[in-house]
Amino acid sequence: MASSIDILELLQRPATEVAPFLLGALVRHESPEGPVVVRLTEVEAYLGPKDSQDPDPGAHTYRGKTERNSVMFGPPGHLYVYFSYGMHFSANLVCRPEGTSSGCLMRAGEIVEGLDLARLRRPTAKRDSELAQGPARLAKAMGFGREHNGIAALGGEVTVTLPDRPTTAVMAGPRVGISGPGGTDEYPWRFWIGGDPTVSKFKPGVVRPPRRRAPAVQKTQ
DNA sequence: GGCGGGATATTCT
DNA sequence: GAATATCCCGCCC
Repeated sequence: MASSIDILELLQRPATEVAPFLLGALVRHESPEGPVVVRLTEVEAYLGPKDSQDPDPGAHTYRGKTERNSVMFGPPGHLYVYFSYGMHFSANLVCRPEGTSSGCLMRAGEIVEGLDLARLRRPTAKRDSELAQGPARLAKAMGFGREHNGIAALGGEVTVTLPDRPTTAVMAGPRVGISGPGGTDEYPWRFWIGGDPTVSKFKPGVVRPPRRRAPAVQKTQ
């Protein structure tokens, strides 16, 4: 099943353009314990200093190359896995040619294969929709850790496959967990699939649609 | 279901 | 020393 869009060609472009096309994409990880596949429902774009005239203050690479973020400056189609808050891993797909530093953070998704293994890795999840509901949860359910930083993501242990058709119900809004200028809607670079139950519940700027008071009687199962 | 706080390593000031 | 591209748990509606 060849996708209508060539992924390597797509990944040459800035993360802000790539991100919407990653919605619905399948990320497969063949670990020694077994395979787990996630269908991405939420991603965030980050641009490096050279990827835009308007630098992205929210990006890890905003102040240039460091030991931690060096993979982001490498070739596209690789994983940038970083460790934060002293306990969590999160995974990005590197975009743009070598020397630049764009990337898409995989924020949430639906586990479509390897449910048992994902449940084992995420024992605190109460429901399957929570298995990869959030960047650190997704990384944990997929088994991504320090050892996956810099590995190829287009074949081998990890493979990303674009959906046959681009997702239509694309929503966009401010990014999450970023204080200061980078988090405002000047940078509406978080993309998600509208209405999907696996999209993360972000606190900041919680734009909950006004909950309509339901008639007390009806309960459609 | 919605808050507040704690945990904890790496990075940069 | 402070901040962090977060999650979990306990407590309170």
